[in-house]
Amino acid sequence: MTSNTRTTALDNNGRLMVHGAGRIKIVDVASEAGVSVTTVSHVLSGRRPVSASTRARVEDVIQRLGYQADPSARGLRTQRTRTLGLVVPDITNPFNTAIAAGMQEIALAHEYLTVVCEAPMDGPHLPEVIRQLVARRIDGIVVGRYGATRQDLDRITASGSKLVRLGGPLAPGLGDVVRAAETEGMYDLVSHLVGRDYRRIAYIGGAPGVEPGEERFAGYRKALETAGLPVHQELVAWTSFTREGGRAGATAVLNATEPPDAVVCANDLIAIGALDTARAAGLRVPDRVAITGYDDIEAASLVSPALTTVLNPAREIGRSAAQLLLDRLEGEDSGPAREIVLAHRLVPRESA
Amino acid sequence: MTSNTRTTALDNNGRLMVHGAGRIKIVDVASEAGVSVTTVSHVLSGRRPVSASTRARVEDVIQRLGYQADPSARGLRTQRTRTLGLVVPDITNPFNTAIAAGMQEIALAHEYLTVVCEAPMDGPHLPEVIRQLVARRIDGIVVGRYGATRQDLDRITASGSKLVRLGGPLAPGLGDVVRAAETEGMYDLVSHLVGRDYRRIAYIGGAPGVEPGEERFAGYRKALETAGLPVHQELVAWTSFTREGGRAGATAVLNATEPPDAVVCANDLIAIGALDTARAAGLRVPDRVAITGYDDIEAASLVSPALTTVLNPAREIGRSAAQLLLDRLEGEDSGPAREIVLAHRLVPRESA
DNA sequence: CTGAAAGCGCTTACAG
DNA sequence: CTGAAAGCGCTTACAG
Repeated sequence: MTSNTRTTALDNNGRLMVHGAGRIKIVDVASEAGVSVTTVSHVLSGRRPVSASTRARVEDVIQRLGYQADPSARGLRTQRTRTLGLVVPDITNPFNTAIAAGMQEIALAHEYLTVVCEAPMDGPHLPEVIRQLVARRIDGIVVGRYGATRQDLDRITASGSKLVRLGGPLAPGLGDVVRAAETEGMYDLVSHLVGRDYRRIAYIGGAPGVEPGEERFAGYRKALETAGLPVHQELVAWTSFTREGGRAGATAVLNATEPPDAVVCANDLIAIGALDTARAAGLRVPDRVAITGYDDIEAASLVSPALTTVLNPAREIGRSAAQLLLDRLEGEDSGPAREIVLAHRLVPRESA
Repeated sequence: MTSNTRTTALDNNGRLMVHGAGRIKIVDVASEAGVSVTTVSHVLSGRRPVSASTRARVEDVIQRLGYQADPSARGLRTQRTRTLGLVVPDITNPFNTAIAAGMQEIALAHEYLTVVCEAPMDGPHLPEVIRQLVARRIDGIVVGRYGATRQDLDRITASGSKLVRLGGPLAPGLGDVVRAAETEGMYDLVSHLVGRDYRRIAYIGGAPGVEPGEERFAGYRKALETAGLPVHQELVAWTSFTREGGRAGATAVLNATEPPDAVVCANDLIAIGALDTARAAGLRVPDRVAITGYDDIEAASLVSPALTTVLNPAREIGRSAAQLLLDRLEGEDSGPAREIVLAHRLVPRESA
């Protein structure tokens, strides 16, 4: 006790913790406050009543000594790391970082850390990254929109980690789902065009059948249908989610027998490519032809004319995913799988 | 021993680890291989010679059971978390994510995790984030370009964590430094303009005196000096690092008594704003006036005309920072503070 | 070349 | 309302 007190006084004295050697431990707090480590622990966790006066004294000492529980020691005991993981195909993609930012916002408030891992689409990166996260005992994992196999996902849930997927079907044993209302977003965008008297509305998609593209196309069809407008086969082009794809797709639809007065693109990059084609053909946008994007990447507002597009609520997706994970982790784990669908928001600019 | 073997067999059998309960531990490996946990540990770490046959047997069992050491247990013992941290003002900024990607690339290869934390410039976020990372016992921390105070940095080194700063002076006790050759990059860019016979070269800076801006301006001056060209006061405008700033700055310099034939901008956003102004004034770029950016953000290649700019080697910065940290962590810690300077790369496009 | 055992810093039954 | 002690899963002196 005496020796302990002296040590503590020394730490407290000497500008706190030199070289990690004098790091304050729970036992230092306990002896300084004249209680057991059990009590200090319970003051920290609130899992057992502690008399007001004892609590106050302990909290004061914690403050004064700047005590912070060692996460490794705590983790070893609790089998929890207080860490959330996000796996995405491309860590530099702004959507993905916005998702990460949203997760972090929620996680940090609960004293959880967030790690974001990149697992490129090509090659077998995903299983390896998942293996690493599981080995690290990450408490909850968010898996981005992917070709994640059933096996990959099972690996996560089998390890005891909680799982949230960003898209895909809701199914038991596959964790919770958070996704954006893609179909509705595109429906709103096309309806916006219809409301502005555009009638021959073309569509340039990315690869057909791929998840976000498929849903966006459905929104396009539904909006035309609602407006009593036909889907002209020659006004629909399938290409890739790139600027190059947009150029090619726009060339195709703009050369239709009866050209369109608007071109709806499956994402902003395609729309920027379509803008190139329109400019090269001397077609003024939006006077001669309207062009719209989707996602609202930074460049959408920087090109000229600025793109009318739909905002992808990425940050909100991240927030929701983290909250779902924390609910399973902190609250009761039970309850059926849940799905959260987030609304998109139309961003009208100059191009349509 | 018998009971242990049975347990192991069960785990091995039952589709490995159900609910984290049957997680394989070092003792399972040891009993299955018929050696002590000491030996398994040494096979893992390589810190003690193990006979070839024993090693082979143990490695086989590790493989077969899919053993992964528990990071909390290991961390508690070694006082290391095998985690690197990156602190940046804005987690959605592509530079910062590129830095994170570079760090992760190196870190993952050494079985380190990387966490990136956002601490906005405004308000007292930085001390709080640093506190969290230190409390988490993060082994090495990279602090982005900031108004980090001496006290903030001391807090990191005092805790025993290794520190790398991205910019700022090299000084003992402040960790290692990684930075890009900003001055040289701008020098090359302006020399490129001189080589293309531009002679009245204007400069639009962000806030004067701020770190990256200051160095870029120095490169501009040096290049003009080398070419025997004067720095015209009326051709230099100070504004903010935004598109709006670029518009205002361009309006100022383009309305000079004797207008410039080229406008060098301190970053890409400013250049995109300058492009707006030139377009509005009916000035063709680059025929009537050349415009250049700096950083090579995604939008730089998406605007029209595409921006001539300088690539910021962000990913490489991340790699170097992680390597520096790992050197201190894995090798000997000693040695004086080091600085790594990374070359920029000129990216000629249409605008100059 | 190998093993038995201490101990890292916590949390949590168990006991009062 | 509080405390003594076991134990989480590793690594590493110490010993042979």
